[in-house]
Amino acid sequence: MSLPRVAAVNEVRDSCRNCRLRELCLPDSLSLAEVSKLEEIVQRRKPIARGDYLFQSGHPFNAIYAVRTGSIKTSSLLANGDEHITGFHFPGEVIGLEAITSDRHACAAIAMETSSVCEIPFHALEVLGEKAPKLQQQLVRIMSRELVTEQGTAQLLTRRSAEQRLAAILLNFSERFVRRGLSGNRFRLPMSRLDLGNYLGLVPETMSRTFRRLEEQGLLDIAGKEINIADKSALTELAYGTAPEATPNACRRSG
Amino acid sequence: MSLPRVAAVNEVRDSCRNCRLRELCLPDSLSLAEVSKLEEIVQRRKPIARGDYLFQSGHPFNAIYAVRTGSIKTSSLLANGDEHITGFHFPGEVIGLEAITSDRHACAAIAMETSSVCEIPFHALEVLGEKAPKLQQQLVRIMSRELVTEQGTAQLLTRRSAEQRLAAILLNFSERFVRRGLSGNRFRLPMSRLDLGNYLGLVPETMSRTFRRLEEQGLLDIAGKEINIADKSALTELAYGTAPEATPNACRRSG
DNA sequence: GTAGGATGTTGACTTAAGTCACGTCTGCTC
DNA sequence: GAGCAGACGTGACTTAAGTCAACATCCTAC
Repeated sequence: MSLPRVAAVNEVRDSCRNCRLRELCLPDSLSLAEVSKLEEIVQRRKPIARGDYLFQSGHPFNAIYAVRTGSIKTSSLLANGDEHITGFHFPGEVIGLEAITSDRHACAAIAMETSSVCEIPFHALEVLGEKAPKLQQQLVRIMSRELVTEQGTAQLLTRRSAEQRLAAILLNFSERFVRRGLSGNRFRLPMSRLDLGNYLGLVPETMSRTFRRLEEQGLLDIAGKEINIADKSALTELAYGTAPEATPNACRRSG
Repeated sequence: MSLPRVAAVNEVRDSCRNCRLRELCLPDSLSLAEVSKLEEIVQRRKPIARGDYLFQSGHPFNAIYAVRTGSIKTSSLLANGDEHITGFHFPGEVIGLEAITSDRHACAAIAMETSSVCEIPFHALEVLGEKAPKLQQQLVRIMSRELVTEQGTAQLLTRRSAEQRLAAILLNFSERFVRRGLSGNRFRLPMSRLDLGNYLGLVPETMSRTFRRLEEQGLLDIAGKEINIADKSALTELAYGTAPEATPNACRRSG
């Protein structure tokens, strides 16, 4: 099933210090010394093929992961057997933090395309944190950011129409692509409509119709998974009500 | 507007060391020395009257809070002017963590009844954490727990009927009351139906009808805000599908 | 103890999204 | 490059929850 490709040599050699994603997963400036201590424990794993698990729900928790390339979805199994996708994760984002509290992964992480990650063994990180408190503090900040993201997700799902949910998630992806220096207007969705619908609480038929309606309104151009945001301010207006340039996510920035 | 009552003397004298809630906000066993260091920075605030703000959205972030008595709701203002309630918080639970990342509160915290909190100045906590890494590690664990809770909330709101949402939140409250040593079957909801509906993404009319339907089905007895869970296993079955004693929240415990 | 607002309830009607059924497209595998 | 499975799209119909409007009840302040 898995057919890991060989990573480009320079990709493997990349260190945290000169990682292009550094400002995403380590936004505050740690000292060089602190970053290189972190580097010593970080492991670069072989790329994961599309559909493969990075970890599974219920498995023991050993490490957190920073996405380097590709994209990862996390999903959890509901008691009735349904799967629920809890998030999509792009380069520079950290996954596995929800497992710290119980020592077991609460969700499964699955690659949506060939992806690579940095593995950060958690025990080693804690030991390191005892000597380098800034590192531990940085972890707390990253977790706080995740908390804000999750609250944003909950809001996305509360009393919003299908059009609003889709508009909001596309703008959210757009923002995250911009943060990585990519185009915020033209991008490729790495997930199926089924997965996106699952995340948004919408059935695939509704997803299809909603995409079409947004296209008919001239807000998007759609060609399969390629999305072009044709009218960003109208899309924002649709997603968040009355305030086009107000906070894209009421809980995401407020100051 | 606010009319703070004088706290009972022994309530004020309570320290973290012998706090009845200790195992809730500090579940791992820190050493006595560590707990007493924490005690030195914790401040006990005057009780907050019903409807008063503990902090407001957009205000500078200075401290996190542990609820001691009463109950607190957190809410954020959406761009379109609507208010969205992001959570309900009971004694032993910690609030304000989402503000660490941005140095501003992303939500407002409002007392639902006369409540008291421990205020933990965050800067002092970080400084202390540099000397007592266990404390910092405990904070990370608490935040991880919050992350799991938030993911549970998102699941609650995704593709579940009004009956399932209400059943699930009542069971969730029940669990949290049990953790505090209270009855899990008979309790008083501190929030209005309007607030509960806001949190669940349901309109007050639907809340009212849904409560009635659950009562008609013999799952609950309702007298205003007093709730009696009459048939817990049927309620669980309703909330989570097929598995009465399986995981009450797919993402909350999985091992 | 009463007035008045907030909170909660009920019924009739509307509507957005789900369901079912079917057809088409796309991208793998052999 | 044929064949197949999964993903995607469309239409007809159903239904759960929202909306609107009216009324009841509970608090709180005076």
